[in-house]
Amino acid sequence: MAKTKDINTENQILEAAKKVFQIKGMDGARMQEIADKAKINKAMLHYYYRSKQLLFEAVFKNAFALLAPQLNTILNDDSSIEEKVRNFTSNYISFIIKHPYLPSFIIQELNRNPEFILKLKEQKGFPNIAKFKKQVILEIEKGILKPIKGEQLFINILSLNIFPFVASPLIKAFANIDNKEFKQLMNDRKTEVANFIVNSIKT
Amino acid sequence: MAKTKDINTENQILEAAKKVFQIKGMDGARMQEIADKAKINKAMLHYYYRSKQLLFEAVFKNAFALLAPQLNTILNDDSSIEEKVRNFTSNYISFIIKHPYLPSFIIQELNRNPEFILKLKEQKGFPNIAKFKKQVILEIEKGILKPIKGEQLFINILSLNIFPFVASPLIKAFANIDNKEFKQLMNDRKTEVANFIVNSIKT
DNA sequence: ACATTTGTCAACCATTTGGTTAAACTAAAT
DNA sequence: ATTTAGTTTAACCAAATGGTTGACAAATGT
Repeated sequence: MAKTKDINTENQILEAAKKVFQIKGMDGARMQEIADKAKINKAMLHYYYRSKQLLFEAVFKNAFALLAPQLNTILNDDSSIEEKVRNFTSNYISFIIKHPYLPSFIIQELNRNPEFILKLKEQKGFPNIAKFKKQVILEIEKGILKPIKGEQLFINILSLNIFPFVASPLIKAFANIDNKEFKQLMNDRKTEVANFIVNSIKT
Repeated sequence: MAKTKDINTENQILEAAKKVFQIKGMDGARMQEIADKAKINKAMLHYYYRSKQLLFEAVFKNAFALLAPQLNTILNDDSSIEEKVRNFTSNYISFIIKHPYLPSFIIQELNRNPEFILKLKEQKGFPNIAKFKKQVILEIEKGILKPIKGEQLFINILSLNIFPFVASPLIKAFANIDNKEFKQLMNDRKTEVANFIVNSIKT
């Protein structure tokens, strides 16, 4: 048997599945399309992943595993809130420009099947807001920040960073801009968003 | 025939279709489920709307028509930017609490089929940012606002208001809160978000 | 009263879809 | 050379799906 070959095939499948699932979602994706894109027979999909559902879950977990560490930097590292905001905003927008379908994919599929997040929550490394909340309280006490609930600040940071990518067709239409101008706007946001946030919360 | 009855049926169908499409999306929705929910035969769906695609478009345009006027208030009315932000934030969040599936539905389907927005753009009443941009420039010149591009401010306003609802499963998981606490957070945001924005842009 | 149009339904149809099977192929181990 | 175990394929299948048909009922116009 060919140990080298099967790993290769398995990966081809996963790559193809990623592309198809992330663009079309679970419901819109077709096993045949994934097979074609991976240049293999449809039966191979089932040989390696047993069912559409399991293949999908492999893709989804993979995608989430890419996203989670990004969030954990802002939640768990030791720099000040302001530094975190500046770092996160810059890094995250660069990250998303490289993986444009990721956030809408994850959000869409979690809306379709909200219970699925329970499975993810069990895994270690799942982002948790607790430490961040404490830090916000501390910095408010120190007089560095204006009063704000940690949850609200965190929601604001996520919203400002992620939403424009999730809603890009809408934003392009409202602002009457093409892809190039949109990309420019998003690049500007690497510093723009951080300033916007810091402006609002710093004393 | 029953003129009263057919209008009734047509509406029953649209209401049922709304529910199913908004939760399951175009790909996940089933004509049979819509028929069942409307308590009619599946053939009736085609009698009134010819195809799944056309029924979907009816639902989508309907949904968008609900959303657009909300945006136009902030884009086109004559109050100051600060007043607009405060008004919009409060009204919009109330609105979304009443129609929780609307924003994710529209965003999801536009991502699936971005060309669709061209059809919407032609219709009058489609939100346009031009007037808002001019107003931002004017208030900056007057010294009321700190310098910011109108596009960025508008994106920020939308992000802060809409994203939490689109990504609610994620946010509930990260913040470790249940539906009740989430609703409370969103209610707080009616003023919280406006303050956050005004804090950041006012001189 | 009667023909015509409109509305409703059960049964049906063609196609697509996820999934299965059984046989063929490959390459390493004995 | 033969066995063994993993890999790949073409053909197939049952269920689901969007859509159609033809019969029939209810309302309308004349």
